[in-house]
Amino acid sequence: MEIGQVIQSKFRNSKHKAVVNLRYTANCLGNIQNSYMAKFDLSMPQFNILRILRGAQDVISVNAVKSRMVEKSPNTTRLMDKLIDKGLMERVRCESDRRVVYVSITEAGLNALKQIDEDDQSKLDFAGNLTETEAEALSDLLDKLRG
Amino acid sequence: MEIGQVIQSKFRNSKHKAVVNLRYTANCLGNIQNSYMAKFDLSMPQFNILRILRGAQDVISVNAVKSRMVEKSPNTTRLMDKLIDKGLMERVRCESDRRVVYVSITEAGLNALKQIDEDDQSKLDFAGNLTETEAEALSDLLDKLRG
DNA sequence: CAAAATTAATTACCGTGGTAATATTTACAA
DNA sequence: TTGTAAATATTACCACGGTAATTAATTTTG
Repeated sequence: MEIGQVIQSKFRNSKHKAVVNLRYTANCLGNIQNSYMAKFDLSMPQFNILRILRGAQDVISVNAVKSRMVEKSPNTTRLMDKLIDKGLMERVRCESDRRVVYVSITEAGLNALKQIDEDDQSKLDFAGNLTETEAEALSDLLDKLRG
Repeated sequence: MEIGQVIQSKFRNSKHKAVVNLRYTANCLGNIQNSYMAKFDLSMPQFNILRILRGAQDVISVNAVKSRMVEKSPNTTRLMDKLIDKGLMERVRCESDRRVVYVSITEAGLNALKQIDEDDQSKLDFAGNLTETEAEALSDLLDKLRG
């Protein structure tokens, strides 16, 4: 459905329309992703953290995880709290620099990821109606928008 | 900055990249908008509700407001609670259908909007680095993405 | 070397958003 | 008509996200 119909409004200009459309579409994607992840008892940001940890191959500082995330807020700590409660990751104090906390994924965490790997993840990067070329064009426009 | 640099990662394909980029960009825009609105002691969704109410010219049901918003959740009620606390809008029970609650903007609400009108709103639909044509193309891609 | 600035992580307090359940009222239908 | 379904708004409970303040440790610098 075209965005103007969705919110039953008109727009001042194409930029205004694009900005509203952007937020609406991001919201839709977020909802699709979260509802998909729900059956694994994970939220999307939690899943992201686990993937980052697996990708790191080794222990990694909280800061390093944060730098790979879309949101750079203290949320990372809180999300990790929940993952640790679930036994999917763990913290280790760094001895050489005692400000730093290292984190790593546990066996249970790897298993959880494996389970998702084996599932159909097409909903996670759902942009199904775009071709690869269009997806590339979209990314370029977004990069340019942010400046 | 290009999205791959922002989150220091590579992507499986262009679709994956576009989806991550989309959420990241929407997030950036939201932050810009909220920080702009902060000086008026309003959040962006609160501001949206006030604009919808002003645009309605008359009392309007909560449902009608909801249908013009990006998020269709019970949040509308909660946002309205806050606006009413601030004296910017009010509720009136509909007498013909007692399930319905009408809402309308107050004088104070109109004044608040007027104050914002007179300010430089360029941050609100910040997509400054896009041309109108590009903004149009972006909207089209987003519409197609959602299907 | 000691005080100040910086860095890493966390916490507190605020905000929004989502699903599900609820109360109330109305419409429908056997 | 009467019981059931549907619609409207709200509430409860959960989640994430942001800014600012805090704690602890390290680095810088005067």
